[in-house]
Amino acid sequence: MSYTLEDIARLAGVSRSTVSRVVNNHPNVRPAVRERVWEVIHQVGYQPHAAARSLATNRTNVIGLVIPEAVSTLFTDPFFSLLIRGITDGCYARNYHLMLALFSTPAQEEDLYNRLLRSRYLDGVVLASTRLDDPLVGRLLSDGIPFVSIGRHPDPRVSYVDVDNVAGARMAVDHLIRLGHTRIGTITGPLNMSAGADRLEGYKQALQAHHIPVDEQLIVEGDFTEGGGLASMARLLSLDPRPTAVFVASDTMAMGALRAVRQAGLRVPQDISLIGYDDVPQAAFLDPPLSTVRQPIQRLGETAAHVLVDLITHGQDHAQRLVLMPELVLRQTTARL
Amino acid sequence: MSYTLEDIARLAGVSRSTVSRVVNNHPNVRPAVRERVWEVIHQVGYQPHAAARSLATNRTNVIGLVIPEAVSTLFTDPFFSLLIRGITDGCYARNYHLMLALFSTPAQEEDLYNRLLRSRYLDGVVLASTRLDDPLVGRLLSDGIPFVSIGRHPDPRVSYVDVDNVAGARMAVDHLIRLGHTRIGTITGPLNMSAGADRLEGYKQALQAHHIPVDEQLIVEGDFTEGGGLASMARLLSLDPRPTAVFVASDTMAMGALRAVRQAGLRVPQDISLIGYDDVPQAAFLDPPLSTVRQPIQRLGETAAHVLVDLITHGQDHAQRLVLMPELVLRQTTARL
DNA sequence: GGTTATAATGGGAGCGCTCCCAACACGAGC
DNA sequence: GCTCGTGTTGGGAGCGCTCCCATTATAACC
Repeated sequence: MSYTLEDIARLAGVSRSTVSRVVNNHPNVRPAVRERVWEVIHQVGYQPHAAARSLATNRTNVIGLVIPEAVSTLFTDPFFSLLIRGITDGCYARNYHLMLALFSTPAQEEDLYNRLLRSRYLDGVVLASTRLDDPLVGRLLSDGIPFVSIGRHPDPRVSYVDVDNVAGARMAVDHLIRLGHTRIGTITGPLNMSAGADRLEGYKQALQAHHIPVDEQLIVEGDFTEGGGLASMARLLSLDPRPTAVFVASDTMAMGALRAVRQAGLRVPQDISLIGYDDVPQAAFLDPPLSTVRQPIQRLGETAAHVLVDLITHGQDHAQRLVLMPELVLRQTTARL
Repeated sequence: MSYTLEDIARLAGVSRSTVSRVVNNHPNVRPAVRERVWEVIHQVGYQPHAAARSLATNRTNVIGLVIPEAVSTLFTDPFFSLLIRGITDGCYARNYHLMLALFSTPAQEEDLYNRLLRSRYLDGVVLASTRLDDPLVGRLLSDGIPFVSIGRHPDPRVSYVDVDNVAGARMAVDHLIRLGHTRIGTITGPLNMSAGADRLEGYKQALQAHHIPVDEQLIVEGDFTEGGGLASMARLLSLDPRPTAVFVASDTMAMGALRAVRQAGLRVPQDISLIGYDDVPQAAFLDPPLSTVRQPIQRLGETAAHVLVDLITHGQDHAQRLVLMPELVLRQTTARL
């Protein structure tokens, strides 16, 4: 048994419209009346019916977090947990809720896109770590669905929130250079993701700034997974001469890399320095504790939620772009050559 | 610009009702008509308006995953990522969607409970890893909201899906005993969570079955976090004589424990055997690869979603209880004494 | 105290769907 | 050829809100 606006109106001796005005904080209600209505509302525990409201306003107050099929295998990475926590906090602060759209297969992506987006369950979506050429972007654009991308996107119509990956990578590699390393390898992320491409760009910029030639042999493309990090590191270690330091484009890959080093009978940081990226909670608990580039992941999610809600409420005439700054966190996997 | 039922009806030369019947797969529509209607629907890309449907049916086809404030700090544990993936898969298979309710603070929990549950955004809720005495359970029960708990709950009205934690722990400790260990410690989970309490119970049962006395000194309560695992392990290692094997009630804590062992200058498994619980994706990549008890976490989530949807559609007259079986995964952190 | 301007209130219409019931078509059966 | 019965179709009502507009109460001013 639950109450409707009309019930509250009757109980408070006013009209449906007045109760609606009270609930929605419209002015033009006499304070005495307002108070009496609130009293009744609290007493019976009235809550407006979300669907009825949506039907009338054409707003659901729900946004979605879309994790494209292409990156869904990365979902267990703590990056996503932190991102989700940030997004939910951002949502709650703006009276919004978060729906999850985790696409595991291309067929699911197709099916769910229609079911979820076109049926207006959602007012907008946060698009997580998409590939640069993901067709989802074009689709959202042409369907006119407000969205924010986590990570830079070249299309000028796309709003995004990102952390400066070029700068972050540059900071990490700069630091390795300051420690005397010159033969520095890197394990990149997938290069069709902006995070992957940008961190590689930062790596190259740092080397060039110090007039160290970029050696393509020292660049191995990884996939942001632990297993990928292990395999890529093994390849770098087989080089002769092997690198004395490696910039790994994610902490998760760095965990694999750490293991590859150990398997090869070498020590971090005595034989080889390692620096990761993300500063996930585990990083401080690795052995040895991982030096890394801290991304404000939670704030990234929170910001994305705010930007999206602004886009929804104030219209999306021009794209919003926000870039946060990363920060170097030095622990014990980096040492002087 | 988007179409309504009425638009489709006009375009197909039938009535609103007939289109509705087609969309909802009701019988009693002539095949020729049905086909013609589908054709129009596909051609213009019609999707029923979710809110309108909800208002008429009193169903949203959305369920929530509630992560109570009390366990929200554990959210970065890969356990939750896997659980979420399972739940979403279960939802999609049943034409449902998943909303996230991640409560970070008690105030948020209070506020969101009303906003989300009472306003009928959700048809039901999956309650994640709650404490045994969580007031949320009583509240959902008295509000008549269908829900499924992840993890056993004593109240006979509560439906739950669980993995047999007593059996899992027994398997792990049995194995340590078979390897010749008799001085076996354990780092438990929080004992006010069924997973924590049950795994401790399994530990005790295994010892008793082999007539090994339970030594309270060897039981340290942990909190399912990495840092907690490290601290608890340090305490066990300071014992004299120290245990030769430890059953750690989660892989995440085991990562911390592994590090504590290393900090103490000891080796796993030569000096001390370790066995974890969960088999999270990282477990195989630890150094050395972690022996553990595999929980079918994804299937747990999937099953929970199915049970919940059944509860929603077929009524919740009697509680559903399902218990899945764990499985021992032996890697390289356990060795003969 | 009468006239405006403005604030406060009530009620109708409509959002897009489902569900129910009435109406109709058509073949079967006598 | 009439009556059933079953299969098929259409339209009204209603889900619980918001929004607009008409109406009435109140304040402001000379």
